[in-house]
Amino acid sequence: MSRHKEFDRDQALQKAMEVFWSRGYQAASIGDLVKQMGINRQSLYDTFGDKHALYLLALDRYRQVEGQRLFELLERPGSVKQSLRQLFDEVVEQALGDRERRGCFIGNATSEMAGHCKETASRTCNNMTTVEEAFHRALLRGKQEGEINGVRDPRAAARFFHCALQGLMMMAKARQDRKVLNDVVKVTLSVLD
Amino acid sequence: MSRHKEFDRDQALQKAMEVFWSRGYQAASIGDLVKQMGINRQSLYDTFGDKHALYLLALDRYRQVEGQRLFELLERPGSVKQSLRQLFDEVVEQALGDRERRGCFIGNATSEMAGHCKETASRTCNNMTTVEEAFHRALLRGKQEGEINGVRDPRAAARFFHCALQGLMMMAKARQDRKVLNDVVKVTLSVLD
DNA sequence: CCCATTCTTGACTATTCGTTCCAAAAAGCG
DNA sequence: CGCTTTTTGGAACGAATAGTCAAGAATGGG
Repeated sequence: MSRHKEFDRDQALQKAMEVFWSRGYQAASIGDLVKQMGINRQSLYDTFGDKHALYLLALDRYRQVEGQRLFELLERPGSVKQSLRQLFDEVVEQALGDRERRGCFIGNATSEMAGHCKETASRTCNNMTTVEEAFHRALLRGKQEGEINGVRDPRAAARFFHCALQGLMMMAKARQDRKVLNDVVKVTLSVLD
Repeated sequence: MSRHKEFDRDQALQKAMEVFWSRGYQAASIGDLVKQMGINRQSLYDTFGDKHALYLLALDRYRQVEGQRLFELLERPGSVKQSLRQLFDEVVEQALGDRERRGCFIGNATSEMAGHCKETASRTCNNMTTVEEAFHRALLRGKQEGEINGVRDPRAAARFFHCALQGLMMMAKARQDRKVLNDVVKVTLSVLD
């Protein structure tokens, strides 16, 4: 039939995601993307459409990967409290280890784009409900198993935990201070008791 | 000596702040700024330096105004719990009423700039400690006056409240849903009991 | 009134942006 | 091997960008 692509689509998309993640939409130029993705300009347009479409694909990829990670951690059998603690501790560790201070791609997208771009807005909104559901299921299980007693309204608590998670990642971007972040996690998890 | 400026510096800076607040740094063009500020291009450069300097001035203005509001509310004599509830309720109301979904300018600046711009980073970091201090003082007073009993570590709680505040404003940007935000506020304030 | 100083104006520059065009290269099929 | 189809590379496009320049207009001191 014809010639094959010389690059791996998923690998290129991964690179694009990293660029958008660390620079945001506006500050990431096509030149940056082409260079980091290791593909040609025209190939980028042929394969992914335009810059905006590529951004949405990168955002979707991030959502899928991070959503998977969150889902697996919270659905893991055993102590829900322990899973939640691990989740927040991992976020702190990741934030402290990221010298680029990229924060959360979804949070960045919400901040930069959600107010002006419908497609981004629908994705970040969709993500909120997904994460909320994951927390909700975990909290329900914790209550059923008698582990969690301090939570009266699991739905509200789920929303609260998502808020705390987003706030934590934003704070880490402003001040990479382990003590501060640990304090936040400590108080956040105290609502379970 | 010479001719006077035809425009009011503070008023122009206020307009610039609104532009940067709603569009961010990159997406706000000098053309936008000139139009919204109602002044001439050259006057902008003569008075404020360049785009980046103007951004920092706008950010400082926002910090000063919002900081003042927060400070006054939390230093107000009387119930600290009530002040905190009012603070969070007002944030919810403001977020729901903002059809542009601008969110928090400081949060936006943190997300967009803190990772790449030292000047912005130092400002957002500075802001974090200021807000933390305001919460801390209020919580200490609440404890002294015997109103707040659920808080063991006021420093950690202060950091937590700031985190919740930032998270709340970010969530509101993703999903303008009164019920969701009220749930978050409800659980957040529950750590006081 | 006149001159020095400052502010205003809009044209201008040089660069960078996202995107497209076109020719050359490569690969499968007969 | 040749022919078709697709990818690739780089040049080129117009629009938009941040910032500058020079000339004119206004102001206040002498």
